[in-house]
Amino acid sequence: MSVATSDAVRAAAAALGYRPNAVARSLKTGAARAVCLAVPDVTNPFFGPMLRGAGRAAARAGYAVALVDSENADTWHHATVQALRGAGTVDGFLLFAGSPPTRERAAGEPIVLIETETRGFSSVRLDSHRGAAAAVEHLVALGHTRIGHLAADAPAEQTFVLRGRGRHDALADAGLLSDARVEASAITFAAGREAGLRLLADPGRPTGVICDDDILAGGLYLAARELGLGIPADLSVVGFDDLAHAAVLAPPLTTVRADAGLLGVTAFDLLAERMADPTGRARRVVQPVALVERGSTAPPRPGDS
Amino acid sequence: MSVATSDAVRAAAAALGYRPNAVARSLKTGAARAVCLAVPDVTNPFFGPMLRGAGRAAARAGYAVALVDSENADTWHHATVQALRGAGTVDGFLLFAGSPPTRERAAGEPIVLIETETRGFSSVRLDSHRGAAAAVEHLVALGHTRIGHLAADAPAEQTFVLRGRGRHDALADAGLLSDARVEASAITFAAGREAGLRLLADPGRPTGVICDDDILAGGLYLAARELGLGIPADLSVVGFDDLAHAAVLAPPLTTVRADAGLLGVTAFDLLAERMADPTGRARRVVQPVALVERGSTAPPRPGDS
DNA sequence: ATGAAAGCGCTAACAA
DNA sequence: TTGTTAGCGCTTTCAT
Repeated sequence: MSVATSDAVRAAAAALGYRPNAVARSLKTGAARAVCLAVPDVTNPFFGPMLRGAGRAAARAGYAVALVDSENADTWHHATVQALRGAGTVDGFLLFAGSPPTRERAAGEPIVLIETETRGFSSVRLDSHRGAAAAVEHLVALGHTRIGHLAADAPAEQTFVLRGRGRHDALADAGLLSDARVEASAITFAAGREAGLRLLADPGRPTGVICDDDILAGGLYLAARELGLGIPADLSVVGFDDLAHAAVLAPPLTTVRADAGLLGVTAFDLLAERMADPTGRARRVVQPVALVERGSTAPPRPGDS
Repeated sequence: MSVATSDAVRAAAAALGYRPNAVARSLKTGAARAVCLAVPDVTNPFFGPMLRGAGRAAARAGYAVALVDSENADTWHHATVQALRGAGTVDGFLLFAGSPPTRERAAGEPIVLIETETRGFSSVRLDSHRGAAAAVEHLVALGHTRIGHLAADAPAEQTFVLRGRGRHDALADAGLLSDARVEASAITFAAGREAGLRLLADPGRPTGVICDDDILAGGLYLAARELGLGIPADLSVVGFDDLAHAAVLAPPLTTVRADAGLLGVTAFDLLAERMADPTGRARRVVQPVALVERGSTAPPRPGDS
């Protein structure tokens, strides 16, 4: 067939508004060219960049990504996967945190885990242990001895146990473990404020606090303001994630930067690998994080350490 | 067939791990039970709640929603719709802002517009005119006469022209039009800060500023802080949207609250209506907004109005 | 090189 | 009521 003919056909097709039916194609080929990304809370600004990263990587490979918001209901997370599995609408899953599926239930399904790790699955996660440790080391270097922890109220999430352990280990190294206090909170400004109020209640309160998340840190700012405590004069705070709002807090928040976009890209690439070779070995990647020092940390008041 | 038999079959199906293939079903029935929601910037925290609202409404009706991030590229927005149209993967579209498709190109496709309106399409939008007017009326009531506007750099977006007109009309009503100054900015803290610096540059600067968006307002806080201007002592600011971070700014931001979640719910419901009856009349709904007064607005300094 | 036909897994219409 | 069959729109294989 000549090039001219083919062009003519193409033009005619365009003129008639012909579009290949992707559903029919999927049925025939068994591939949907789409993946599902399940997150626990679309409302958390951490996920915007992550979704964008995953979306870009997917687009590059000719895939679409469908976002599922499990609204913090772990069962939902699984229900969705269950519903979509084998239905042919997606070719694989990107699962953010939540309890990982058991190996057998996931049999044969390409799945990559984000911010969790389990045997048999490919995964990407942040080096949260290191991040949290770096945060307390920073406070220790400034001279703080009473270091508190505003923790996420999600003891089952690996990423948060890692942060807890990072704090614990760094504190132990510094011989400061006994003076640590921790309060747990849901990840909202309001809940963070309340937990912050508890953490800062009495005079023996910490002079430095590391937070599992910048949202919690925002809540702590609220609590400190209410108690008339200046940051960083009376209280040093370090966050985690480096969300957009970290820079707009007063003072700007010292935090542990996590590259959410890269997390998304890497997760998709890992999934592409699995989809291409379902029998291959699972891979685990750990992504570095970095402390970025801004204005919310300083040495404690002379008499106050 | 007896109930017992049917149960037995069901049990057997479950045991064998049978799941109906949704793709085959879609091909047969011509319905994908999914809709596409296209937004210009997933990274903007406004969309989290909106997506959640749309997702909930969709789930209730047995639909899934696929999120598409057009990354502020209007052409992309259209490319996506184009790509998905007729492909059978989605049954309808929820389009956030961007230039609306022409009537003929959208022929027969169920589409609802969010934050835009055009003939022939169902749509939901905020009453942004009223919101912006309420914001300036609030400043006028406090005694401000030099009222500035930190505008979104998106002159083509209906929602922002509405805000501009709301400000304009309210200012005209108060006879304060001549003293108005406006600066445009991309919707990021960094860009907002720069535009804010321009707005506050010289001594004839506004004593009150309304912002098209809370992110812009955050940028303005940065600019004011840099210039040593106290909020609200030297500068009153009012935002728009009531994003989560509004409450964590210091001082907490007076802003125009928009219910993003409801926007999502309404948009989906409108779409469901269109999908059920494609020939029906298009409907336009306008959603009220409300000024919420917090700490960022106060009367101007005595000598300064 | 081109064309015909089978079939992916369902559902809906029809026959028995 | 129960069972059978055609066909959704593609891709792929096979025969011409």
